[in-house]
Amino acid sequence: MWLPIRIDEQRPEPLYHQIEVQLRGLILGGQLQEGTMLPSIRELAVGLKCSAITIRRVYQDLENEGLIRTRQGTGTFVAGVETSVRDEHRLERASEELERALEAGLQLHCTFDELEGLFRDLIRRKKDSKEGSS
Amino acid sequence: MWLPIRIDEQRPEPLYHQIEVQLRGLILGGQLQEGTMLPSIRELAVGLKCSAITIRRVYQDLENEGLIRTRQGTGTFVAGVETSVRDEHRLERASEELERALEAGLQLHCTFDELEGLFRDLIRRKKDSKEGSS
DNA sequence: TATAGTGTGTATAACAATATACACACATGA
DNA sequence: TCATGTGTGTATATTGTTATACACACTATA
Repeated sequence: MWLPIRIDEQRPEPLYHQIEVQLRGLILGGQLQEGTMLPSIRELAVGLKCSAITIRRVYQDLENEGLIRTRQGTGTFVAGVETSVRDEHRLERASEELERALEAGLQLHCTFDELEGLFRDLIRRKKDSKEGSS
Repeated sequence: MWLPIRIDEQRPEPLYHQIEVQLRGLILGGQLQEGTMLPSIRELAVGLKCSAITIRRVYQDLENEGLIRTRQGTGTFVAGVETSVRDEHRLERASEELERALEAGLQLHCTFDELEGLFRDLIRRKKDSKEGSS
């Protein structure tokens, strides 16, 4: 099993948090359905080039949130999530990220129009590259 | 001397980095002119409710980047920066932040249009609150 | 029951943040 | 001119967090 998770060593944010955010997104975004068996902590650790302990922490945290269930000796599985919870999470998280970027831009003395233009350009470029690759 | 820097204890990102990013932005953004004396490490530490050592690290890192100059027993001062460097930094950093947010949104299965709409709404709301407070 | 897969617990190293004590520069006044 | 007080940056030791390696326990299956 492979998961579309990417970590950035350059970011000062701790590894476990980067992984948590993305895995949480995959579950709440609906890409991983209830009952799906996740990769073993070792397997994912190799894939992400980090230690198994770090993955263990991620799984433990997400289990405490009720998003996954882990059974010793067997594996780790995606738990069931209410649809309403999923939708709410999706928009809320996206807004949070955008707002953070907006704040950063304003602090850099960019104008509202500059930022809106920059964002539109980024989206256009991303759209094109996506179509080109598919 | 007061600096418009705010730190967020909730973020997993280390304190010194949050402060560095913002202070670097103030210098490269042109809000702090060459020769300006920055607050003492103690003063800024009190203002940001963190330790003086953390501020020391920030000043030290920025000095290694050549953005500030520190003289023992005297204080810490803003160094000169080329205008071209400033402008480049400004747009580059803003784009980086926006792209990060865009990536996060896409990973949450938002559509391009959804994200563009969300961002426009955020900007409108921000504009309104800014006008209201000024 | 042997074995190979899984998650779990303990000990260790590196890093972040802090408190505390120290060294230097400069203004002030004898 | 020199002592000294108050500001500045600097160095060391301590605590908590993050990431790791290694040994252990549980589960499934041949």
